[in-house]
Amino acid sequence: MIVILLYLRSLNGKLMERLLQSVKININDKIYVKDPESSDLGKRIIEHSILMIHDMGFEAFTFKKLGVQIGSNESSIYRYFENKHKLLLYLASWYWGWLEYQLVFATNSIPNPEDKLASAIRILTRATEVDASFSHINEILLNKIVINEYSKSYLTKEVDQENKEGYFIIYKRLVNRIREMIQAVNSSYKYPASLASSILEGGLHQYFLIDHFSSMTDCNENLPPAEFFVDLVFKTLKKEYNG
Amino acid sequence: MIVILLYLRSLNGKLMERLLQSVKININDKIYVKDPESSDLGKRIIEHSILMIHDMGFEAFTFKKLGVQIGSNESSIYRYFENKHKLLLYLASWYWGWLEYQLVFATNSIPNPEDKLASAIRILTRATEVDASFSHINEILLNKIVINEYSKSYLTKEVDQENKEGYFIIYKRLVNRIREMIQAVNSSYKYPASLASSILEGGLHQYFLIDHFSSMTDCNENLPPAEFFVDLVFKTLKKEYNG
DNA sequence: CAAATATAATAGTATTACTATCATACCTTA
DNA sequence: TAAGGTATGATAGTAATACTATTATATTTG
Repeated sequence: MIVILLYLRSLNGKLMERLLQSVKININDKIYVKDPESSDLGKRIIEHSILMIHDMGFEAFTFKKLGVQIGSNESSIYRYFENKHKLLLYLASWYWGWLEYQLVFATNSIPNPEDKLASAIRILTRATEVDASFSHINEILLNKIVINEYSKSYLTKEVDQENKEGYFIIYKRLVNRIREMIQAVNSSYKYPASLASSILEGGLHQYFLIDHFSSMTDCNENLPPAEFFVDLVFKTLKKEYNG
Repeated sequence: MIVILLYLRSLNGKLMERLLQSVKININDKIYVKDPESSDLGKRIIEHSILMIHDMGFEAFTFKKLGVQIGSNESSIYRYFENKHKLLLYLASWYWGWLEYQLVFATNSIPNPEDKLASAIRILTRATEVDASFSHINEILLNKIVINEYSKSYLTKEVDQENKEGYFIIYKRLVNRIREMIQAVNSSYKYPASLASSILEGGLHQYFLIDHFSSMTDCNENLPPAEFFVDLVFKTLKKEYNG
């Protein structure tokens, strides 16, 4: 493991992509009825649900429409996911798991806590710009789906039950990783968890504002949210950072 | 107007409540078909929709159920609101308008920019704890509805059209007021709008985390989100604040 | 080749989110 | 007080949604 991580230290973009392709993101198996990675139909469900939710939005998306699109049957899709809510939980978990891999790989070998935190913030709040071509998954569109729909996956009456069943575990682990990095930079800071959750959730929100409410943000194509958050975090932790 | 505002400077809680009761919050009349404030049925629709959305969540809430609850007819409710999405927009606008009044009244007469900003942050990120008894509107429950449902009002495919029609104008005005206060404290800060939107949106989110994902926040009953945000903002603006 | 498994086809149900029409009650005002 | 307008209620109906159930047909595997 150590050998691999030392090796990864110098991975460039292309190598990283290939490595990510060979990694299977581990998702709580209570989220699905049958693992969509286990069959061709399952992969087509994932592939086209991403395209369709991005196109028409989560509300208008239905299993019936998805069935028509992939030339399959509504009832067959129900054998993979109980309902579209669970499918959204699956897509979100996949996305956060994918981000987590990038985070761990990119920051694991950085010894300096400030460099590590800055790098983490940039990875977590950057726009997904390359389709790493995880075969059937379009990460660029999935990133946009998470921006527009992720909140709906937890703003429900069932959230406590679903949390207990572990449906949000990857997201929580991600927040915890940032919290630890924040504490490594400033162990006396009082709000490391709140700051960590604000980075992830606020990152999504700033992208939404750029697209729909530009008067409520200073970010744009030339001034990405990542820079706002790096500035915010390091000023808050009272550490100058000129990285 | 100036006389009134000077007078308000020393308003205590009770007086404030009474004053708020006499103010009609101005909501874009495209949001409703018929003004619910204009009739008894309209007020019952608002009153019980707040109770029911709080109880069962926005997804399970329907006009049919509301009709049964208030002893009225589904079709009569449609004469006030096109659909439940518009009703949510109405409730949210009312809430933000109500908060805006509190903000303006409480901060207008504060001359010192730091005091003003700190006071604003506290007002905007505190939990609603007293029911000011705006007759039929329960502000405590409405605050909880906004925490749990507000994002759903703009995370839609219709957001740009609805924004054009002015459905989010009160919220945007609120964010703009904070932005101006931030700039008054530090005119060279690069991200006043992003910081302002983060306070409002992040404030709601931290309350959600307290209730459902306590591991992702440091806030709780003894350490309210307001303190996290005051600390965050003043450190970011590089001004010590000991108020 | 038989058995198990996956998928497809079809049908059916309760609910949702409306729209339309008509009846009735009440309130005003000439 | 009669006539007309407005608000609400009652009823019916529609298309779509979100499923469940059953049976049929492929496909894979042992």
